[in-house]
Amino acid sequence: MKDVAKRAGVSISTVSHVLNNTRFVSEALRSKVEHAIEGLAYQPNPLGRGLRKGKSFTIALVLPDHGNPFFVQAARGAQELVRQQNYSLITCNTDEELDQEAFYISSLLQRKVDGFIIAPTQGGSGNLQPLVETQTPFVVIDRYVDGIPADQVVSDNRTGGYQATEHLIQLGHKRIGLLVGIPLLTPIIDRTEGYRQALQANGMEVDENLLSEGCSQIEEGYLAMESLLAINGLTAVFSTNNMMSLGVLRCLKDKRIRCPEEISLVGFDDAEWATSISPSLTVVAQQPYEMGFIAAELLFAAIESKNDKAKPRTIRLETSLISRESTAKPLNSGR
Amino acid sequence: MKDVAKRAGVSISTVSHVLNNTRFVSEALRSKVEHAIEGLAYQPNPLGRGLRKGKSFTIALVLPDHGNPFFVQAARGAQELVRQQNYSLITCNTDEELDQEAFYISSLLQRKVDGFIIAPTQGGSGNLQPLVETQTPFVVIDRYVDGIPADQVVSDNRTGGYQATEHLIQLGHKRIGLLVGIPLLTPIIDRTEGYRQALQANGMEVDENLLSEGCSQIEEGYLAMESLLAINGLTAVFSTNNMMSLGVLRCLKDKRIRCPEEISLVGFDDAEWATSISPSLTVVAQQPYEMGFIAAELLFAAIESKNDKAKPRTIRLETSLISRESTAKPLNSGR
DNA sequence: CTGAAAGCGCTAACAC
DNA sequence: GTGTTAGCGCTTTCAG
Repeated sequence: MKDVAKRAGVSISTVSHVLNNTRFVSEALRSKVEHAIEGLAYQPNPLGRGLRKGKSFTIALVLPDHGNPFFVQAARGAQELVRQQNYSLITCNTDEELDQEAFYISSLLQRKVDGFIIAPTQGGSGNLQPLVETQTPFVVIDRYVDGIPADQVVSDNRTGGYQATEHLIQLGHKRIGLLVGIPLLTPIIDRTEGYRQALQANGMEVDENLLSEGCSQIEEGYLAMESLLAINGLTAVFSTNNMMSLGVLRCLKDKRIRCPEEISLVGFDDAEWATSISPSLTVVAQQPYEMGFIAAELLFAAIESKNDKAKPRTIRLETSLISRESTAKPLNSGR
Repeated sequence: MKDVAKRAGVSISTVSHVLNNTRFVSEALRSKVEHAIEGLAYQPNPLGRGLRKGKSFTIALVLPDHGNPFFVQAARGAQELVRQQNYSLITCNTDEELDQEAFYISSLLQRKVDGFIIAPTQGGSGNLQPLVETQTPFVVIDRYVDGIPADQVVSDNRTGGYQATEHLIQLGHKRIGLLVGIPLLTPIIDRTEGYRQALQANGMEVDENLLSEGCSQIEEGYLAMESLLAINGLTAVFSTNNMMSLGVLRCLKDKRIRCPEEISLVGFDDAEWATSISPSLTVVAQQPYEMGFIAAELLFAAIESKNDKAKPRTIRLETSLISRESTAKPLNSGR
């Protein structure tokens, strides 16, 4: 920067002001400076700037599983806006573990990250406390947290669960199993709630035996499905999580149970493999890319206006049912 | 830091030396300083440190597709070591586009990132030139680049291709199709080479009609498979890329061609869905986690000893065939 | 064995 | 309109 100033024959502060458009600079000097910058291929050093302004031009994305296609898409959405704003994005993976989450948050806070987008591991919203204490802007995605002073962007999971269940009911299914993913996660809770509401809206009882919990893993889905199969008259299953859907498929395959003839299956979240497998999978799709993008928008808005405590907003994204081959009328009905 | 010094009644430089173990400090002062640090919950500011030392304690991971399970695992491996070293990891997604790659490299360079791990988009190794010019340490993964002064860690793709093909030959297949992914990528080139060698080693001719190119996308795999199906006597296919494998599956499904009875299929890379689908997929597995981890090890080694131009090393990771249900003897043979 | 002080690259009063 | 200058938080000579 000193070199640029020298070469342009101006003061170092003029260079700074040209760079940042932070006060008027006469056309003559401005162009001299710009030439010098060009000539020296000067690039401002973000560390110096960051040190001075107390920020790092970095934002953090804290995810429970960055291998999950859902979060991959969310990351893309966020990345898009972040790079557009000339910030960098640091992505972290908590593996759904509270202490990893705490570790990442504190270490990123120390790094003076300017904001967080976080899909918090549930059961310890205490991890978010340091963020509000240090006044670091953040926005929550995917998992809703009650009473937190931050914007949130989540899917309308209740409706998603409703759509899945209603779809099965319309096809004529009477006994519909529910595979409940990690039961503490608000999306899972809401999808379950949607399931109950759809049944009730159609005048059907909720049989608690038809709910089977697992942990959003393939193996857990397998086991949960296995236990559901013991139940009489089961003709359909709604899996609230796509890893569990894979477990269900594996289970049906092992037991040589045909889908959709014997068991219909609805999954949650679309995935690349969903249309390639046989039968292709009926799912409730979310909008992860939009989720990440909108979260980034809200975050930057919060960063700009750190002062005014606008009431935190919650944005709820629509879900949509995509009907494919894994759902059909039950064998002995509809006739 | 000033506060810590004041509270401990020592100079600011002593605090620094305690923090970094960079010169001897008497037990008495050291403990005073440590108390003060504790009491004030002091955390060193990486920006100040970075500015002074000309580094950022950040390393960059530049990937062509951070949604691909292969790279997700590689990212995990790298992340593991990076956080262990108290560095941060910035992950970028080039979508296999040269100009995005160039953009990320230059913007990360400007940020004074301390090192890169990069799976370069092929066809323009020129993008790596800024790294060697600025003497920024980097290591290449997945895609081998000739004559670059950097460590590289890749899979033994030639052997991988050989294993897949040999497996099919052993089962009795005579006409084995090859789905070639992005043809410029060295892993694809090497897998293809392995395919040729396996055929030749078994005294079989390579029929160029059996090679079908695509672009490592589901749709491309579908189309490539479709064209192969026109060929007489085809009983097996080796897909050099897992996205294309999904395309193959979709194609077989559409045309109601049974796998493995009519067509055997070997994929490349293991994936979560590979064991859940029916038939489960025979694949050649790589070791992506190890790839990321080892790359990080080499990178830190290079960062430590920036001076000595040790001859760059290339590490080749073993592949292994995992035989599942999608491969079997051809219908009219083996009897 | 410890302290004083210069300076990394930049921004923003404060002067003129 | 523009230049001078004091730090941001830290490391590291150089003195003692």
